[in-house]
Amino acid sequence: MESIWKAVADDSRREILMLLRKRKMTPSELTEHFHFTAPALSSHLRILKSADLVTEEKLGKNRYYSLNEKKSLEIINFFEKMWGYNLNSLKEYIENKERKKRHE
Amino acid sequence: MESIWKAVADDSRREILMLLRKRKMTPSELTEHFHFTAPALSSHLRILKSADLVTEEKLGKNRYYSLNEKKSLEIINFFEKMWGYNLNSLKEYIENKERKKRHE
DNA sequence: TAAACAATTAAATAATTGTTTAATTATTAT
DNA sequence: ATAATAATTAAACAATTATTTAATTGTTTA
Repeated sequence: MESIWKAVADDSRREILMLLRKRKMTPSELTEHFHFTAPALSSHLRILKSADLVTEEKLGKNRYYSLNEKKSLEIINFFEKMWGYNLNSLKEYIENKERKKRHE
Repeated sequence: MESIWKAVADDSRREILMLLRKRKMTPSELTEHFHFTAPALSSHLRILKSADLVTEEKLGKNRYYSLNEKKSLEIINFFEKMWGYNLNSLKEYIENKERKKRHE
């Protein structure tokens, strides 16, 4: 089990997560967005999978990778612990974002 | 300017942040909590400082390090973007924490 | 001014990480 | 069966990172 922190430390891996945000994708599709080779991508996916940030689905000769959304809380939880007394301002921040969204 | 992601990827550095949560501390004080040497700690502090996660204050021959709280939002912001549609459940989660705190 | 203290920087090294090319496994289509 | 496709694993390598010991800088105290 790889550390979630090491997993999100890499720029490419965070980009992968952002790409998977919209829909599940195969390694071939993902590779098109990057400048490195398929094995490099495969290695990144293995790390994300091992950190439980993505899940893998086999369908014929393809594999589909998708986000495991629950995992975000582990990181947020760290910051919550660290700045625990600051929950109100985080809530405020989130509510501001929501208000903005509603008005656009 | 070091990446905040690389900065928090290291276990020791996250521990340092947790220690600084209660009060500002000098490198000497911090060193007692770890099994590595002063130069190693100094190097971690340099990385945290460069990622703008801690600030440094010189007082005589001591230096005091303290948390820069604002920076948490940058990481939370990533997760907010990634799981943007999930804001309500995050808000709910935070509110639950607060309710629990109030009742203990 | 010299000795002691707090902390950093420098140089060296071991371990880890991201990447490549080549080889391998598994599945589908002809 | 054979060829083609999707993806992985293996082996090798370059770059980065965490750490150590030794040397250095700056500040206080005797």
